[in-house]
Amino acid sequence: MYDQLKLDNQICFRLYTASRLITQAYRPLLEPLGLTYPQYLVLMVLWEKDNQLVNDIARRLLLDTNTITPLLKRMETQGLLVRTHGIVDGRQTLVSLTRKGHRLQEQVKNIPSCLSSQLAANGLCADDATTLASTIDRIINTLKKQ
Amino acid sequence: MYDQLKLDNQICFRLYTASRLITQAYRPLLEPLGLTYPQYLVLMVLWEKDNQLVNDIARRLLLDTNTITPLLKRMETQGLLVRTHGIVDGRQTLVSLTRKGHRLQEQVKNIPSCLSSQLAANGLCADDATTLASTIDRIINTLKKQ
DNA sequence: TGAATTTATATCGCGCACGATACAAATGTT
DNA sequence: AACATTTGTATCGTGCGCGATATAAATTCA
Repeated sequence: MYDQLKLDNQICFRLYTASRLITQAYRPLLEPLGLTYPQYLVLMVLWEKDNQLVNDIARRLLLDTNTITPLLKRMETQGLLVRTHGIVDGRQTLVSLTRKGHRLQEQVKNIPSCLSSQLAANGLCADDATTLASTIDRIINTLKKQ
Repeated sequence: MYDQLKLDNQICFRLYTASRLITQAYRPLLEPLGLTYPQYLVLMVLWEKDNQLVNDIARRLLLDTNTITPLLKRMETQGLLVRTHGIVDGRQTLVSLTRKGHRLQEQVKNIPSCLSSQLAANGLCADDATTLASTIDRIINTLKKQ
C-alpha cells in the first residue's frame, strides 16, 4: 500500500474532520437560537456591514449564490433578514437585517470565547491559534486563486 | 460590533473554508474516476485494511452510520465494494473491496503529491504542513472526547 | 436601435452530514 | 424461558455545498 494514501498522512482529512467537529461544537450553542453554523456566518457578515448584495455575502464567505440563496430564504422566513429586490439594478437582491437579526448579536457574543476555551482546554494556546490561522490563510489564498 | 464576532477572527470559518477549497481542488482529480471526496476517504480506509465492518469505517472517519450507509450503498452500486450481511453476528455488515475497488488505488496514487505541490506553490512547505497537522490533531482530539 | 454578451440571482438535482427514529439481532437479567 | 437492555445498521427528514442550467436585467457593440 502506498504511504501517501494513508489517512494519517492527509492534511485534507484533518481539515475536513476538524471543520466538522468544530461545527458540531457550535451546534448546542446555536441551536437554541434556531441557527445553523452557515446561517451564523451570514449574520456575522451582515453585522460587520448591513445591507449587502447576495453576491457580496457570497464572496465574503467564498460560497456561491446557489448555496446562499436558499439559505437566505430560510433566514428570511425566520424573520432574521429581508431581501429587497433590485432598486438601482433590477437584477440585484439587497439583504438587510431585521431588528430580530440585529438583536441576535447580543445573544451570541459569548459563543466565540466559549469555543476557544473548549479548544484551550486540551492545549491550543493563543500562539498556536495565531500560527494556525496564518497557515490556513496561506492555504486558502493559494486555492482561492485557482 | 463585537470584535470576537468578526469573521476574520474565527478559526472555525478558516477550517470550514479551507476544507471546502481543498475538497474542490480534489474534485477534478477524483471526478474522472467517478469518486467524491468522502468516497475516496472510504477507499483509503479499506486500502489500509480490507473487510471492515460499517462501524469500523465510520469510527475511522469519525462519521456515523447514517452518513456512511448510503455512501457505501452508492459505492456498491458502482461496483467498488461489496456489503456482506452478518456472518458471525447477524447485525453486522462487512464491507469488502472488489477487484475494481482495489485497482483504483493504482489510479489515485499520484493525487496526494499533486495536491501537495499545488499547496507548496504558494508557500506551504513541508515543515509548515507538519506543524499544521499536529495542531489540527490536537483540536480533533480535544473535540473527539466531548 | 437591435442583437450579442455579460452580470446578478435563482432553480434543480445529487451527495453528503447529522439529529431522530426504527428495527432486528445479541446480550443480560430475573 | 421471558423480558429488558444494548448493539449494529438502516431509514427519514432537513440543511447545506456545488455543478449545471435558467432567466431576466444591464451592458456592449455592430
